[in-house]
Amino acid sequence: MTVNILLVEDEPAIQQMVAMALRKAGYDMAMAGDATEAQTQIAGQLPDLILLDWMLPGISGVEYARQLKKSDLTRDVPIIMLTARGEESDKIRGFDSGADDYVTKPFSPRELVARINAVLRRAAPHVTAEVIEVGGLRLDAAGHRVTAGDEVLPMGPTEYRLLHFFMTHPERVYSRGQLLDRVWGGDVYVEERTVDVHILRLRKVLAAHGYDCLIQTVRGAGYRFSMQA
Amino acid sequence: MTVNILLVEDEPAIQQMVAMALRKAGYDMAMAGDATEAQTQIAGQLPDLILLDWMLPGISGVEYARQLKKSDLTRDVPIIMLTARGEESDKIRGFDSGADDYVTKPFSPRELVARINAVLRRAAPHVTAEVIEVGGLRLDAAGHRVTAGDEVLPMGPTEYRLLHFFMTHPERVYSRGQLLDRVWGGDVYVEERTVDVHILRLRKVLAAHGYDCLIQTVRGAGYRFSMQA
DNA sequence: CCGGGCGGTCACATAGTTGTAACATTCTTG
DNA sequence: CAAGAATGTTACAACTATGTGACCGCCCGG
Repeated sequence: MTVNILLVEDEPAIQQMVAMALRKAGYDMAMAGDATEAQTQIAGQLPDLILLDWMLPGISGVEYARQLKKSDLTRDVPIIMLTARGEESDKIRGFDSGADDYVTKPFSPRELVARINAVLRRAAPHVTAEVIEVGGLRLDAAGHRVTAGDEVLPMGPTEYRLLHFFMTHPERVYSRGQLLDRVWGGDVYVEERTVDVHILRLRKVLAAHGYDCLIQTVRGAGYRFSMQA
Repeated sequence: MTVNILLVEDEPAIQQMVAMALRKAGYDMAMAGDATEAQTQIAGQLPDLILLDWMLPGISGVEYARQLKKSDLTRDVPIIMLTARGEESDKIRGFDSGADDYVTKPFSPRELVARINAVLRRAAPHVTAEVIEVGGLRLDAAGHRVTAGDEVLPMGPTEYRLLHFFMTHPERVYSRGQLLDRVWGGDVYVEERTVDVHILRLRKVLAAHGYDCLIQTVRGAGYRFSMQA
């Protein structure tokens, strides 16, 4: 699924607990202890969703959420605020900051996962969608299968993950390094040129069914999935 | 991104430390030890942001910030003041020097980077924006692509970087040397006339899509990106 | 144990890009 | 107007990034 969540939380105990729960739920987790660290993380990789503690050292969570919603880069990333048990005013201000939902501590992992999925479905449907379709090309996440019309496009697991990532992140250039991080996983070491080969294999499959220009080379930068020629 | 930062700081140790940290973060750094040197630097190249020490020999940082905000040339350049611990930020804000943000020493490089990015997004959005549009000409930084209407303007990496720089720094003349510094990078040696060739190539692409006069020659000075014919 | 699919790497082919020099043109200045 | 300087334009050869086919080792089911 490759959903990438950035958790911004200063208390290590909570950070660990939440991270573990969400990793178990199948999310990729990145961590930050304050807004500054969060910015560094975001610079490295744009998350699909941000969990933001209400109270943070330095810039407060609310303040930071507002900043995030102002920036072009992060405007569309859904934010869930983690608030301490308490006042309506907190909640209201949380929404005012542009957060998409709030979860009150203490919360159960299950509740959090449910909220995350709900927000993702609502605010970033393409990331969690069961089937993604682009110009007649259908990727069925549940069935782990790609079809065009009624024909099945045969491809290996890696090509499938690559295509899935591209279809959930279109119109954007990714370097070989970024693709390795997000499709292969951040902890493996493989040659960057390996990406080329899998791009080639994926292109061959797509081209065999009439999809020629979906995966575009951006010389000196990386690759891009785009519907516009 | 080619963000250019001018650091005005009289203490060499701090100057070096900050410069190194910010260079590593990908910024182009220029240095000055006092307001006079800063003016010389600015005359040579207008920075995208100024880091200004609160205490400076000669004209104080606050005083200098006020001057900068009065001048037409530098009015729009965001300023971050570097203040020592103990100087209450409220006090400094009371001086109303026109600074866009304040960072208290000692600060971590990461914090500084985060503040810089925040200020740039807020005060100079065009420099960090994901998409920049000028009269129907769109440059999509995330997609690494330039379009006019629904047509894609094909260009090489260097032309793309050149155009990106121009679109983020319009209405201002840059000499060939400055363009080499900021688009090619300060550490390469290439003939200044090479700039001409890339300007030509970029002009050809733009002209093919109806954008004739965007890049203007300023004889004896350099080139300028401008929407006004 | 064997065979086939899969994934990673390498080596070579190819296409796109880049800097430079040489020549052409335009502008400025006396 | 003529000379010199600045800029526009073209062509090209080196270089770099990418495309592509082949190979090899691994894992897994038969």
